[in-house]
Amino acid sequence: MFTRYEPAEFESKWQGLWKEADLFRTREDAGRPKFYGLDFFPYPSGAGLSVGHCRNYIPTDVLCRMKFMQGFNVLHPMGFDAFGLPAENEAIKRQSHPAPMIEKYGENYRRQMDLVGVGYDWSRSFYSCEPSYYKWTQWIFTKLYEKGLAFRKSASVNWCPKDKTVLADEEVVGGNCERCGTPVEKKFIPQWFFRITDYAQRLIDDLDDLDWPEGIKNQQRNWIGRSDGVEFELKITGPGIPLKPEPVDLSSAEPILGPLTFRVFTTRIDTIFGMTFCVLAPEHPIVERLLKLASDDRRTAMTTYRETAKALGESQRQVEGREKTGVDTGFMAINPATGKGVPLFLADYVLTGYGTGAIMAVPGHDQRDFDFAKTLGAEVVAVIAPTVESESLVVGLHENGEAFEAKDGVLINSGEYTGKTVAVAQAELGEWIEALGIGIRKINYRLRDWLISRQRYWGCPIPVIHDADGLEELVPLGHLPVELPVVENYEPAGDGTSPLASIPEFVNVTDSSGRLGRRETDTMGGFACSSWYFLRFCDPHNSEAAWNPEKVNYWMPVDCYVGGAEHAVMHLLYARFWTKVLFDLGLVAAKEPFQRLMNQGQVLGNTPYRKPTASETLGVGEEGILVSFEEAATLPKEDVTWKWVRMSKSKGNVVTPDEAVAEYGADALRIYELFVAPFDADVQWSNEGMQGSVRFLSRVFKLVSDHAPDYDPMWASKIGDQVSPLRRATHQLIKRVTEDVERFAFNTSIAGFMIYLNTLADLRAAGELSKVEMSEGVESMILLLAPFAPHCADELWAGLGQEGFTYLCEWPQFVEEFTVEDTVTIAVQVNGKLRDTFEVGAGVASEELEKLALALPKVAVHTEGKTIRKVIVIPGKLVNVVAN
RNA sequence: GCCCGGGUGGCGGAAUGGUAGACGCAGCGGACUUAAAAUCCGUUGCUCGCAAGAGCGUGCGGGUUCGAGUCCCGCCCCGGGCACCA
Repeated sequence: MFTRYEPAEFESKWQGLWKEADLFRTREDAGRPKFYGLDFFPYPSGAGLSVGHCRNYIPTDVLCRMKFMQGFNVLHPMGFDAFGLPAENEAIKRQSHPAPMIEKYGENYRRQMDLVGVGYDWSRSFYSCEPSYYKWTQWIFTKLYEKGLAFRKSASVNWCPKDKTVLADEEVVGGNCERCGTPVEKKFIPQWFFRITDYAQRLIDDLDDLDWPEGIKNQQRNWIGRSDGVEFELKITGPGIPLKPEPVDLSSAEPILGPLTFRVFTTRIDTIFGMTFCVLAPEHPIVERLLKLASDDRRTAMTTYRETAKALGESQRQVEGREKTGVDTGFMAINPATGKGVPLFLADYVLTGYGTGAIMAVPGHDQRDFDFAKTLGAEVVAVIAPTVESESLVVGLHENGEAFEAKDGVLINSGEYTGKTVAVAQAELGEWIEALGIGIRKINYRLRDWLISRQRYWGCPIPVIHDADGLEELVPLGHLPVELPVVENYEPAGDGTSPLASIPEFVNVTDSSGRLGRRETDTMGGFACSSWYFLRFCDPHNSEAAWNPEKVNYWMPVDCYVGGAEHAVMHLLYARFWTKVLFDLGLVAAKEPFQRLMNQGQVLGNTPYRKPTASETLGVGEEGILVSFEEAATLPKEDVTWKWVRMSKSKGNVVTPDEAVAEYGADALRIYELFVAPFDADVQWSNEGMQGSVRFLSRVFKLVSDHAPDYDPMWASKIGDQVSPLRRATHQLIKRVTEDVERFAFNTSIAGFMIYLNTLADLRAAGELSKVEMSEGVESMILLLAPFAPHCADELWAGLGQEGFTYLCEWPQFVEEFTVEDTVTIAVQVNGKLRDTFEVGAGVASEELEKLALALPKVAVHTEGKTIRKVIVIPGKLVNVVAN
């Protein structure tokens, strides 16, 4: 056997043997617990995998391999997220069709995953663009439709003029297309939506029971954005508008007729006495009616303002630090608390899409309203202060240009509510407004419905027919899938229609009554496909149904889901939503798809930048001009700055697993990525670090080859229950590795192996090691190493003369009492400062420890001239002498 | 502005309120070698000291405690997310 790590000699051999033995085929043996380990569904890009991607797949593989050895039925599948814009754009660029292209890329991913020894069950793999898969994506669409959760409406939507498609809210970042950075435009066209807003509260509530990183849960809560407040009605008065005396029922959906009113939503009903004006969004529907009643010059001003706002577009209206603008309508709104009329403005800082599109403005206690009041010259009143007496403090703030937004003060200048705390006033004023009949307490969510349709070719067709009467019909299950036609030319038209619309053979269909209908030509965004793939993996080749419920209910939920934190909102929220809908339909038993979620850190590559020349300017946030490694080598040293940035093709700093495996071996790569930092931390790729893991594996080979001649496979029947330092080290290692893998502390697991090697070297230097105990040690170590370095483990296992694969062996068990040290080092402190230590047998009583400690000369030195007040003894740990 | 993370040696990082710096990288010294690489052994927080030892040390300032990297309060800095959401 090898006396050092020679990966080229055996890695591909074992990969071949695993494949031949179909080692990773999912087992569903009765009587075993199940474990479902899953990685995020990857889109296979043409660039292939980098060592950064491996940081996702290797840890999951370690956990799944351990679980299998522990006796679990393990489901560890992998497939490809093939539909969507990235694939289509790439195919257009290459002037090819996306289908064969994506398959080729997927095969390359698979080859690379096999290369690093990840144990996927490839028999369950699929591409989301296969008709046998998307048939069921369409089927789930029909289920959503039947429940009223999929619907079509005309909407002002985000339109990317470069990608020529609409985008979901989540795909718009800072007013630009997330993918290509083009400023997003607004378009008013019919679109398909999923009614995720119906599930807003459940999507918040059920986060509590998930074992997810708190940060991700928080991001989801923020995205859903629950606000508890009051929605109420305000009357408008002004030239020619009589006041409406009777209250209005807000809970009814009836449009309010007669005299003009509008509704506002506020989370700060406690500040209502400070409402000194109101603001309508320029698009607010009531503006049309106000225009008719307004005086000529007001009407002109309002119309102009509305046109300007429209021309600016959403993203420009929301740029940071933009000066507030608005126009006075000349009408008044009646403050229901004071009975006074306050000015009513039109201003684009009020958003159409949130709440009612109108607000009560309280400039004293809202910075935005304050800024507006300063610009337009509206009154500012202080109604909240830290105490009843401290009004001057709040007024001082106002003079300083700041609103007082605190929520822990008391009310002032608020009639009978003066002196009450904010919390009390919110409750009482909420009741008051409900009793008055002009409003209700209400919860608003920031979350909008999920825009799913895309005017693009490469996506799952929406299974709907518009019949001869223009009504929607679902394509029945028997006619699914609606197959994407294979065509030469699929480039987006850019006029808001899908390229499918220009394919008559696709568009023209007969409806259910045999008349000519028109097929829906939009496709679904890629997030639809990835919202249920984890269910399909449970029963991937079922042609009769999306899945067999028994299989899905056996495997679901995913026990451990691993992927990058960048999908914190979109994919994870959508998948949760679909799962809940399917749960409500009785189609799955799990109400949440992913019980435990883990986000791996990124791998950063050292990347050279140079200073810009006089004619070059840097973009926002850029610190230099990116240069290639070759160019950096030619520049003077002081002109190049190196930065650690995420590996990406565009940065030219990618290290591929192919390179790393060729140079160092797959197991060295695995060990490096697991050891170099905690799982969730970013790491800086380093060749020295890779050398370190090569050295570690070589030491393992050396140890095993040294002891192989003495190895006794029957050690278990001979070893008895004696504990020696060697045996203690072995059982400590088993305990450590087992527990650390469970908590994703792979770095300390590997430190455990290193400590074990060091301990063994020390013990060997100190004397002869028992062959039986050494057999236990070597065998356990190899099996423990199997999930981390599976090729090495199998090679070493064979080196011991064992048959078969470590994967099929039982995970070593530790005996807790064997792990306990028989002597302990007691720390001796005087007044909390370490002064000495001493060795003592484990389990020595506190009184004895105190006596031993007080007898130490160093304790005497530091307590000299002082009185001992107290002695604190922590058995097995420390003695602290308190003296003064 | 709001919400999350995170600040520990030259570097990556360990530490259920109980000996801070495990383990690794890099460095230094040594062995082997004609030499180098590889490997092995030793050493390495900082300051003072020949040494024994002492003092200081987990972003900063307070606090709780016999004892704080860890808990509490107030700041600073870095990374990420959200952001005119009323």
